[in-house]
Amino acid sequence: MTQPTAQANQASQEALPRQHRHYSIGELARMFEVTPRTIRFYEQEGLLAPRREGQKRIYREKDRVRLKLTLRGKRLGFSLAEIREVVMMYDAMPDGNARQLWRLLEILADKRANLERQLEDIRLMRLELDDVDHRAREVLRNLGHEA
Amino acid sequence: MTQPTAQANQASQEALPRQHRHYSIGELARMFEVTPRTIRFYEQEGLLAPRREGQKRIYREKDRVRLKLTLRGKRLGFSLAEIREVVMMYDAMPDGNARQLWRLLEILADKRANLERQLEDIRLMRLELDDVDHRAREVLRNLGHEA
DNA sequence: CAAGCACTTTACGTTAACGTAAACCTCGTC
DNA sequence: GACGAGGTTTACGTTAACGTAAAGTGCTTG
Repeated sequence: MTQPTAQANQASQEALPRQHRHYSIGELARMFEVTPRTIRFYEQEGLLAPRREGQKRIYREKDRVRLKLTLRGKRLGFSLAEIREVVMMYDAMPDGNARQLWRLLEILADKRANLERQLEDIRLMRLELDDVDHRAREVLRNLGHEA
Repeated sequence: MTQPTAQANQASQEALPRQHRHYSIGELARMFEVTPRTIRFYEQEGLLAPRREGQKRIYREKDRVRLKLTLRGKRLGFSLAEIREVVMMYDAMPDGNARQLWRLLEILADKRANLERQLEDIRLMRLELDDVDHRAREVLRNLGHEA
């Protein structure tokens, strides 16, 4: 009764252009292979801020993108606090004062430096893996000849 | 008295070829900017196994390399358990049976896949950072013109 | 209307990776 | 012989990032 918006759009989700779609927490969870708990946790940590329709959380396209970015950050080893730092400042940008913006640039440079080091680490790690791989195959070959 | 090896090499550390040097826990800690506690913890987790000279831990070149690899793995977001998995199998390689070796190859492929995904993640993350950076500078420029 | 989903809140539990503190040895040196 | 710098063990504390369980709400479907 108090939510007149809930009556019009029922099963028409598929037809809507992606920009205007919205998602339930379960949908998002399945999309990204995380649990609803995780998504709620990210909200609690200030990384997401979905609308409500009554009790239920309604996620819009923007929220989906944020979640995607968050998970990508996680895969790269960033903490939720670090991710939030960037994400929130990004949102505060339009009306941000100069100090905040400079601070943001600082943080960005920092993250970038981090990424560059990771690239180097990956390069080196690859070499190590190749090496171990070669040795292992070698040993396997010899085992074959002995038997 | 019980350690006759301790008498010969006192201050001659610098002159020794790197292969034969050995390190105290404090030295290693400073080299890699971690605490001794961290190094002891890694030992306890089976990632390091230094010699003892009486009570004290003596780290050889091999240990130093292991620590380096461990920390690199950590920077890439691997857990100590994952790192141990590779490191220990690497050591067990020479006399490893075929099953173990195949398992090792499996793990290596897994890690490599992980690295490849990280590369893609880094590429995307860089683009995002560039974007935010550009916007921030834009806003700053406009602030300058207003004031 | 009972049953079954999908969602909600609240709250306590868990794991990894160390930090921190206390209490002790052991050496070179002042 | 006191002492400071480094090392040792033991053990409890902490933080991040969720997991898990309990109990309730709201819809729709047989």
